[in-house]
Amino acid sequence: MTFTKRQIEIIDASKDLIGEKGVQNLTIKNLAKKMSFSEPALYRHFKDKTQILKGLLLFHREAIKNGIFKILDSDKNALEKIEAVLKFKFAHVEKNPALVMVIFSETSFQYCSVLSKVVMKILDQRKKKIISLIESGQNEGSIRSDINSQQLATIVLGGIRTTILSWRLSGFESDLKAEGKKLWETLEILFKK
Amino acid sequence: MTFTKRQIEIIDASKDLIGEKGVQNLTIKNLAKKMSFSEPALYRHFKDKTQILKGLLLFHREAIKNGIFKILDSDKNALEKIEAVLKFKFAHVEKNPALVMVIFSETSFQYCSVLSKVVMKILDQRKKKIISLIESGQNEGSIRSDINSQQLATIVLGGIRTTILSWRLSGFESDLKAEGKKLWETLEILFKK
DNA sequence: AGCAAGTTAGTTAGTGTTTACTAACTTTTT
DNA sequence: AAAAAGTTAGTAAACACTAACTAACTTGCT
Repeated sequence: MTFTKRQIEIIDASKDLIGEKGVQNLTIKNLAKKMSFSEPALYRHFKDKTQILKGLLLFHREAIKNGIFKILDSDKNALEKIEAVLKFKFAHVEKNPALVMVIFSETSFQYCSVLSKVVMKILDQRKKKIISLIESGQNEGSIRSDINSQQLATIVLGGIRTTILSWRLSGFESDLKAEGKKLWETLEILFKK
Repeated sequence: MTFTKRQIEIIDASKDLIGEKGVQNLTIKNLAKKMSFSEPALYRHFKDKTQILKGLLLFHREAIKNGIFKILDSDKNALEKIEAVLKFKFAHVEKNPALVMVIFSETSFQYCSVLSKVVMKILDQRKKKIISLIESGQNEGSIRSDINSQQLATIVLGGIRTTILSWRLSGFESDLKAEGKKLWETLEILFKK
């Protein structure tokens, strides 16, 4: 999926709107106002509102994918890679609070099949990546093998999710990176052989 | 806060509606239809829609509180108590899928100050309870003390959340209790001295 | 080069639906 | 008789989206 310049502008504006007041703040009216043109003009660039949200999700998945790819491709060991992934993730989220709101909205999307499929795919891919990372760590001996990779992945993902949620509920005012670092230190102790 | 019979009926109907198709399925119209009376009749029992949702949250918090209280008051050790809490939690959630949807909707509620306050309070109390449980476990020596209680609580809550989320995204078809048990086995190994 | 035709990206004005909620009245219960 | 709990009929606002039109480019032909 590729986007035109205008589409990216619209995706950006959507991100801002969601960041300001949540997903329900993303209305065609507000979006048109933010873009300073009329509502119907939006429909020249996206078929409907759902496609805009889908665009937002896919566009940022690309960005995250690229960041993670570099880390996975480096010559660190598995534990170091997990650390780097966590760091990257928290930094990205801190820069794009709106994304959290969208991803955290699985609930709201569940009955919009287009969006729920996209969100599910994103979450699923993320989980698979973490699992394979942990497995290679277990193979190279840096991560304990008495607990299976799936379970350890649940712990990692849960830690990330809860940390981000706390940050959100604090009104984005707690220090996410610091909390992320603490989380990593904990995981490191728990995971090492 | 106490509720009349009718109010509890309305709260129950709301729970069902949310369980069927998510929070956005809870409209005054649908609620009236489910109660088989007219829309304005609802306003004889609740000031507005927000109060209905607030009622739903508070009513079930009571139920959960009572369940957890019994566990905390028993003569088990801390690790066993955590296990019991997890078991109770997953069983309760399995019986009341709608509750998950509501609690998972922090995002949607964040800009409705009444509801976001209620949700935040619930989440906060839950965290505090887990922290104090872990601390007593550390004191009695059943839980490792090289990681602080706050961090361990993040791991527990994250594990719960991720497990429930997977269940939700599977369309409530995976075996939540079994997944909950696996989670507990993992936590037990990780937390023991 | 010049011009007709088509495309792109915007406009104004408006539609139909859904939303939460209300006024005014009636029935039922106590 | 009075209060509680229901009714019908309706409102105003918000919502996503559409029809019909237009200004400004781009393209292809002579």
